[in-house]
Amino acid sequence: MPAPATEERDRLDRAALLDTAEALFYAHGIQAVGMDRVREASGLPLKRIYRLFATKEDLVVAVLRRRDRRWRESLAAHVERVAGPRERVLAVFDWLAAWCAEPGFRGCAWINAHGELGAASEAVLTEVRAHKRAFHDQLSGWVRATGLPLTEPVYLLAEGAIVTAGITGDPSAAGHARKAVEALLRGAAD
Amino acid sequence: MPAPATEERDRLDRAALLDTAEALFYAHGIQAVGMDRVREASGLPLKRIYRLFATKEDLVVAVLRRRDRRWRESLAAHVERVAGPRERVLAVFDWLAAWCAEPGFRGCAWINAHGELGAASEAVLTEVRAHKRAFHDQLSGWVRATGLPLTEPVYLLAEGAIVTAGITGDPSAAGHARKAVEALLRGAAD
DNA sequence: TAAGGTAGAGAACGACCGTTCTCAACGTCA
DNA sequence: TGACGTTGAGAACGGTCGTTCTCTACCTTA
Repeated sequence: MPAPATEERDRLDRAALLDTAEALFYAHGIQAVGMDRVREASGLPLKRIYRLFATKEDLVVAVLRRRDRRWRESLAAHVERVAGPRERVLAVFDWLAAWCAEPGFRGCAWINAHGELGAASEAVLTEVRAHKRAFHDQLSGWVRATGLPLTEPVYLLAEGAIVTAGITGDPSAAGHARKAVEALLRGAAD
Repeated sequence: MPAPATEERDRLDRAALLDTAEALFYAHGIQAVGMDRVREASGLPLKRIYRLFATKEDLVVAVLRRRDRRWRESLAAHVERVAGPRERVLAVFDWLAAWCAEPGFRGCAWINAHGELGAASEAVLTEVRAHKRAFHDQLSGWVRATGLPLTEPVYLLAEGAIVTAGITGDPSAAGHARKAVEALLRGAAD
């Protein structure tokens, strides 16, 4: 049965390609990484790459989409391991702090992609907005569980921490955001 | 006296060039705008452009630096027209809301530049960090005048509002941030 | 008026981009 | 075994980039 074997190989190669491309795009920027560099790093022939993704833009979108799924799943897994609505909201910022402190952290991949291609690529812009909306809605669920109308402030503090950590390289922004959220939870609770 | 006349013309051309380049870079992205497009839009010969700025990177840095000065001067002029420390902090967010609602608004020029060139250009990265630090310090002055230790939360809310408005295109983020700052001012005041 | 330095207009250059094409090697089925 | 469809390796293509060079025209100064 050659057809299933081919499909399986496609699936594996696609995953390996996404791994390679994601690492390169995140570390150096999307426009700075040519398809030849992706080919070299992945070990896949250019022809095969273009059979798996018709254009570079398609590859970029696929990278962002898979990263979105993984990123939010990882966040949710961390948060939902915690008991108590307020503790969960605070756990978001613990997870963000750990993420920002990872070696090789270079800011939010979607904010960076927006800066690079938001004006040039409709597909990338759509993907970035979809990620931000999904993160907003995810966060909104946890905040609403506290019974306090704090979705927007908490979301803006998270975004501020992410962008600030990305630019300054200092991961303490997430800690500051966490303290601010504590204050808001306290202040709105009276 | 031909020397002074030349210097004056250089000064004027430099200013016109910065105007043109800033508008193009902001609207379309830096990498998407070639030097030939800058030449065409400015009406200046390529030779003259390269005599005023040795490289494109120099031009980009000069654009960011002048924009930083203007941006923060405009903000300060608005804020310091207001009386009362807390009102001043809130006025920051009124100014941000107006800025985000301007036609052609496409997010924070420095965040965008960081996404495009932060990994590739040390000079651009330095300029972006300098702007963010300067804005942070400016804000810090106004917040400290309230006597409340709220610099970091207020700064993170501002950054979150700017980046969110830039990505979603919805300027209401600044209004949400303003409400959050009001709550923090109230909560920390007891 | 004659000579010389400077500036403008745009062609040219080398590098690199995303993408496609060539061509030889190979595995597969009649 | 022999023909064929598919693949891999990488050369090639058209385009664009940042930057430099050419060459003509002019303006200045003696």
